[in-house]
Amino acid sequence: MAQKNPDLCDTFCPSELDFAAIRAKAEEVVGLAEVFKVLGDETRTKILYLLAEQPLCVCDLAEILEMSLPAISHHLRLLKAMRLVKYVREGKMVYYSLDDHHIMNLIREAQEHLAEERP
Amino acid sequence: MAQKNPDLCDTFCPSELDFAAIRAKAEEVVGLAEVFKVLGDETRTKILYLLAEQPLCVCDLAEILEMSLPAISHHLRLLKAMRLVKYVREGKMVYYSLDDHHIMNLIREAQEHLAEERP
DNA sequence: ATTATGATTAAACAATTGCTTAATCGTTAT
DNA sequence: ATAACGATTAAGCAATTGTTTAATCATAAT
Repeated sequence: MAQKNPDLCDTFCPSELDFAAIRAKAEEVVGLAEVFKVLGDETRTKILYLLAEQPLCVCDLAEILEMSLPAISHHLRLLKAMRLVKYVREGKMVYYSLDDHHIMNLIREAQEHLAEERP
Repeated sequence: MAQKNPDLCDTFCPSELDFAAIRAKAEEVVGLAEVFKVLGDETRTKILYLLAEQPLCVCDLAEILEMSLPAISHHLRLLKAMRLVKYVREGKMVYYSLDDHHIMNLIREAQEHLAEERP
């Protein structure tokens, strides 16, 4: 069988791996990165963390995080697209809150990882 | 008190929020985004997912994920910097494996989030 | 209706990220 | 020692991302 990639090794690991099967397994996590990508921004993790305590309007978030309204709005848009937050309109204000019970678990796990000291 | 940001609202939410306290709370998640950012790439989530099954050398990963050695090596470097993977050298090969028991929990939680249907 | 205010959207720019090619390092075999 | 091979590093480029400014939308008050 011809090598697609000329860069790859000629002699493979002796463990006789079933590359096709492993490749198939990798497909199981397709799409996951999108979720993590949304969490991969400090402003957004802060927003989620704060919304876990109480609903907040865009304006409050802008004030708390010391950022412009459009910037916050943009981040909320991404979080909404990932179904991580929801909102209710109350007059002129729009209140955002968490829309997923997994988020705090994710944040907690990540915090535990960070807290672990290296040997 | 003067508004730092001219963009922000004049009339705040009636809930009388303690912005200073909330701002302090947001600091609790500083650094978390870095972890999620590393997870926020499909190649890297696949690598982690596969390494949870068995250790693999750079070359195997390149073959499985159909990417160049430098590309894989680059991703492993990031994962290593975040202490998510470790490696052992065996002759010319370098075998990578997971270095954190939180990762699979993170992946599982994210999968559950994705699996949820919208109403 | 007009004005004011909170929120969103659009366009443009700067910074970051991921990949490629080429060069280099480390180990093994000749 | 030299050659071969797996892995890493470096430099350069293309694509993506986050922020800003300006314009627009939506609701409420005058």
